[in-house]
Amino acid sequence: MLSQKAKYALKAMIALATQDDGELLQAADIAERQNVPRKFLELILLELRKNGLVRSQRGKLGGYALAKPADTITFGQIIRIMDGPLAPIPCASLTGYRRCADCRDEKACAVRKTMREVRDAAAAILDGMTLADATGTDAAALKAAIGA
Amino acid sequence: MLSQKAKYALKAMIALATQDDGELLQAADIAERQNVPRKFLELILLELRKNGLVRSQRGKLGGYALAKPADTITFGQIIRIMDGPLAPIPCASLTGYRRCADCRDEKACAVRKTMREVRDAAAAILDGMTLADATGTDAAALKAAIGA
DNA sequence: TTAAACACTACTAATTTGATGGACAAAATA
DNA sequence: TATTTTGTCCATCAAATTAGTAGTGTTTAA
Repeated sequence: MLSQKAKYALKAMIALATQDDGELLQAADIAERQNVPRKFLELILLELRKNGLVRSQRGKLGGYALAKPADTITFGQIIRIMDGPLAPIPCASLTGYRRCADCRDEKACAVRKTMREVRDAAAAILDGMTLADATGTDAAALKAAIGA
Repeated sequence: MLSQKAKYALKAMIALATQDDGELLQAADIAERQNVPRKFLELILLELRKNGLVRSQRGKLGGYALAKPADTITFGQIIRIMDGPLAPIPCASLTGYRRCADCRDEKACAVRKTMREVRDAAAAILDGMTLADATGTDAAALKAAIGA
């Protein structure tokens, strides 16, 4: 299950991705637009900033913006920061592998094999989905819209 | 994340699937073989029985067996019983749909769309994976082994 | 100097998870 | 029939996680 936190993070990042290039968006604005508790959202944005996906400016007229182009930030990155590995079970994870305490023969474990398949399928979708895809404002779409 | 409970359930069902046709397997045996807490396992088997995947016999020489052929029981069925819907988020679930309280426009929600894709991919794998597949003892494999 | 914004720490209530323990009921067998 | 062995069911529980809230501090623009 995706946590509320990760869901809010995705929504916030999508909101930031709709902004013009360097434009800041304030936590309160995002909170209102996306219907998310403001203080909780601040915690989330802080964590995203510490992980290099968002930049912030303090003080009056401060706010948040994406730290990188929208087409270089994926749902997978955001979810891993908020919720940890995508795999349904640690022994099937690439980014957060951990052996099952109760496992007798990992090589032969059908549960692990299947969960690895699930992880791979989820990763393919989530690591392939960028904020630009989500907002429909990536370079290709823009070009097409302009007619170039 | 798959809960311990669901993982134990899958392991127990795989153990039952390796038994000859109507042969019973006792909770204590499964617990030892699969390295699972016995009392916890009993709770799990009870729930699987109530959901029609397992049958049980009480008293001396009692035990558990699959209630249906191994090639008609899937990982998806087992996981849904133990952990609920496969979708990462309720608004993307087929079997347990629930609207997000904070959602303004569900039709346009990129998070929901993507999570639906993830759900579909996971469901395709898990609903396609039977206990027979997991043990390699389905009819086709048996036939091939015999040379028929 | 003040108001408005992010930064950071601490706390908490509710829920879920992963069990454990014990009384009870059924079935086989001596 | 008495005993033993097994599943059934109910109650309880500790630890972890989730989803926040509150409040103080720090920075910046006006």
